[in-house]
Amino acid sequence: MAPPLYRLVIDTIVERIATGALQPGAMLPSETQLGAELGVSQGTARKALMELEARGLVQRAQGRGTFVTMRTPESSLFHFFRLRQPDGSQVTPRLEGESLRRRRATAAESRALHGQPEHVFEIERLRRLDARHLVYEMSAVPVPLFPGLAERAPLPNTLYVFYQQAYSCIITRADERLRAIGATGRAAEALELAEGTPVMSVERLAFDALDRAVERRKSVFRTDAYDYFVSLS
Amino acid sequence: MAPPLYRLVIDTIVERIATGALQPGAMLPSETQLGAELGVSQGTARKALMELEARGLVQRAQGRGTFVTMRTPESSLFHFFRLRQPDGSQVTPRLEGESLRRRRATAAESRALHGQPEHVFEIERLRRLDARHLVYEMSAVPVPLFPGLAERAPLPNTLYVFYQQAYSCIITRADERLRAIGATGRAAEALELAEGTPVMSVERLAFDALDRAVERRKSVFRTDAYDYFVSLS
DNA sequence: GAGTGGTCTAGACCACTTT
DNA sequence: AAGTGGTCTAGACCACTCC
Repeated sequence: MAPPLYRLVIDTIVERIATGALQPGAMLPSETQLGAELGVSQGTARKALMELEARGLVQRAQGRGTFVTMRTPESSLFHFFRLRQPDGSQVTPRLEGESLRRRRATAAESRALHGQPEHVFEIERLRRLDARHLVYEMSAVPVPLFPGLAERAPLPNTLYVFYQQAYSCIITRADERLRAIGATGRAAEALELAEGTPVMSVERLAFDALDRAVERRKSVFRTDAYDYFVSLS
Repeated sequence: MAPPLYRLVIDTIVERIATGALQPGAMLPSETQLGAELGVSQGTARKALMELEARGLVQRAQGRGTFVTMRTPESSLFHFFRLRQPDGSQVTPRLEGESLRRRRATAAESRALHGQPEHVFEIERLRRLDARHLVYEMSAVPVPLFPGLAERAPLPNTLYVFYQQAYSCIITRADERLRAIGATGRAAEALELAEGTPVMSVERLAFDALDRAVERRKSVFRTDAYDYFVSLS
């Protein structure tokens, strides 16, 4: 089966974004130009651009044009940091501590991540809001996909903005597994909680524009004052 | 601003589904017929049907036609019961106990639910998998939207299938707030857990095809052997 | 005013399902 | 063979943004 023409258009644009040929914030060709360039009609180019917008890779605005999505700290937090005030309003935690190192991937990490990497960069972080410690996070990313990451410490507050700006790697979606557990060991210590205090354990696998699993993150949240907010559809 | 024509088509179909004029599983008119009936082109009717499919209200299949989504226990569990095996496979719990009564709505329920109802039906349920108690659920639905619900006990295993079949009320999405808490009181007793054992508290607000908040559900999950699985995008 | 995306049309052909 | 949705085109006009 020959793939439909709009698929070819989509793949072309995705590739340009993933290779950095189209930078974050850059304006794409108009529907008409893109169609002419790739030998399809304006309507077909349009269909491809609409699909890319639905995936979150580009943003379109009537009268302005189509632009490669630029993650800002705000949009990144809104999409991927799910803790909310009881009234539903966003919270913006501060970064408190960070440690970064290169190490061998665990078996589970190697299995889950793209390219079955032997080594990962581990980014350990602690975030607080006001006087309270909120989250303990441990992210692992494949060394081959993020060359030289260790030399860039300290990393900015929002990792997904950094991945995009430094590596043209746009996180588009993530799967999460949640559990209620009793705080233990390093997490309990970091969050300054008694062992056994109920906390939310979140195991996240994040995917990029090419649908590759590029980050595995284990977080431990305090949910005594905030809610973990999700939408099902 | 005049609404676009495809919006009128969408609203027409949504209304027919919500009133029961189009029953679950019923076949819709073809793109051409629908366009002729409503005085728009086939392409505009098509756009409306695509949008309705994206919302989950209809399902389309090449060569067969377009059909009103029929919730089955399987599809309902898959979409709205988020507990999964550690390997990601679905679990299908059994209904263990149920109690149903009419009572005054709490202030929070009245505020959250459509029509600010004074009274709700409360459906209390306990589910187990194999030997283990898994979930304690308490659902509240507005009395005005579900007339005569109390006389229909015992209710089937999956409430959302029942809402659709008995009341033409299709749940299309839900917002959830999650917390890790220590099990207390009735929930601890029902789940046969010691007080303080970490469990997942889930507060859900479910919306129908008209985007009305029609159910408020508080659940308590054991997550010692299973994961609560969510997707972010 | 020029350029962009948003809506809408009319028509064509293809791929698939059903009878 | 008939009927359905899926793809694709060419063209039109509108609404909006920016210069």
